Amino acid sequence: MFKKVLVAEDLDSISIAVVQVLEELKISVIDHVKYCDEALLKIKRALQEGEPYDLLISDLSFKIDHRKANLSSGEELIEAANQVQPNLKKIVFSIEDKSFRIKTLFNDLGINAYVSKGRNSIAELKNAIEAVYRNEERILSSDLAFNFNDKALIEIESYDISILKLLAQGYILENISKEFKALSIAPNGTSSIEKRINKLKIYFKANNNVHLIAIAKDFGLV
Amino acid sequence: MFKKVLVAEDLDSISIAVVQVLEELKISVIDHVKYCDEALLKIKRALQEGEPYDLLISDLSFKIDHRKANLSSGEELIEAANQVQPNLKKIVFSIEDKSFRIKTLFNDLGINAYVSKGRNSIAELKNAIEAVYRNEERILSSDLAFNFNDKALIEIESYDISILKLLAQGYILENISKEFKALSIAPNGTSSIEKRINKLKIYFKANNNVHLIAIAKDFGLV
DNA sequence: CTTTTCCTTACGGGAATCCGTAAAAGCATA
DNA sequence: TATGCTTTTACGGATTCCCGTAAGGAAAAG
Repeated sequence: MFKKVLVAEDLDSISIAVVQVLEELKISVIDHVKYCDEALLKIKRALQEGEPYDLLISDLSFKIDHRKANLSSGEELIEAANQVQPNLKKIVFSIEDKSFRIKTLFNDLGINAYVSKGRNSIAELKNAIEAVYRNEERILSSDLAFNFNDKALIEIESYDISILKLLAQGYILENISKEFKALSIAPNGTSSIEKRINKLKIYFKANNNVHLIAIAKDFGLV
Repeated sequence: MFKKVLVAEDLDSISIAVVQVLEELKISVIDHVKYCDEALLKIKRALQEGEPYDLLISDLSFKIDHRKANLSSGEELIEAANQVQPNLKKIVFSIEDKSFRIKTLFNDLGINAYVSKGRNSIAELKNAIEAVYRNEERILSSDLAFNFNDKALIEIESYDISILKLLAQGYILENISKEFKALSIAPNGTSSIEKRINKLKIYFKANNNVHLIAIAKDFGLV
């Protein structure tokens, strides 16, 4: 079994249970941090000292408080961790259950398992840890189990997200066009952007832009 | 100290820690349920048997799964509990930190304490339980501590929420007007609704309806 | 070098919004 | 009943969205 594991989780009420699981698995070194920055620091230090972590278990969202933070989300933490220690195994343990967001965790950030916090998640987490240790890939807790090849959600790419983000900030079409030109994002004609928004509306069955943004917010796309 | 406490919390990773706190406080009967309906059932049964609960500790949001649920949120559970056992003490333990929503919990649902899940929430929860036992009122975990008399958010009332909800569902002004007439919510002229939306836009500094809904979503108003 | 195809952009008409003004209705006071 | 105040509703013009059609341009195929 893994020897050295790092847990990044801000809610104390949850981390207690996670640490318990790790203890049950007889893991000798269990470290726990409540901030992403702290996590990265520990990973770096362990690496320097020649005793790197075998596994990182991280949440996605961290509460903001008085401390200023460089890394403010699990995604950012994992991205940074990949830079310094590419071979680190990574399990994400979060409440998020939107397939779009979870897919990008596997595809872009190369996580090994995703466990969604739920009514039976402690057992799921335990299974996931053991499966990752056996070098299984793309482990998903059973309450999710969506199809990775479902291309419907993959097609929503960063370009669409950019549009949705600007819409959500109150930009009108013309200003989105200007902004895209300034950032040299193409296509950037008002008409093209309009068409893309239209596709999103069809895809999400939205009546209008207001409805679309409401749905996008629900899906956690923005 | 309390003798009989009911915990309504769906996430197993959290309920473990909550139950631990209760054990530390030497509470003799600790019951834990993962569904709101189950909670109400237990409250009713305990009442019938002449051994009612002293305290309910409940989350606000519960995950939806295969089981069909009558009560789907902590708010609904508390409202129902108030019907059958008005003297029950109530502590809400949730991640929610928007003052608007928390205020209504105290004002409309008469909860005794609100503890926000955070980096030090287990200690806060313990304090809150003890304070409620000492009959203190309106207990708020220290990381919140906003002003109850701040009237800014109080002014956003259910009428505004209704408008925002319908907007978020893609309704156009005319249809909101019709819907309000059908539900006999007044005022219901398109013009009045328009004006109210305008006030909301000014208040939230939103450029347009799309922006407004994005902000409303962020604030958890819809 | 053409043809085809796909992508981007332009244009236009109708619908919904945005925003100011004004009329109508409700309500209290005198 | 008359008067003033507030709230609600109505109206109109400007802007923006919505949606279909079509022109322009680049890349791929023949």
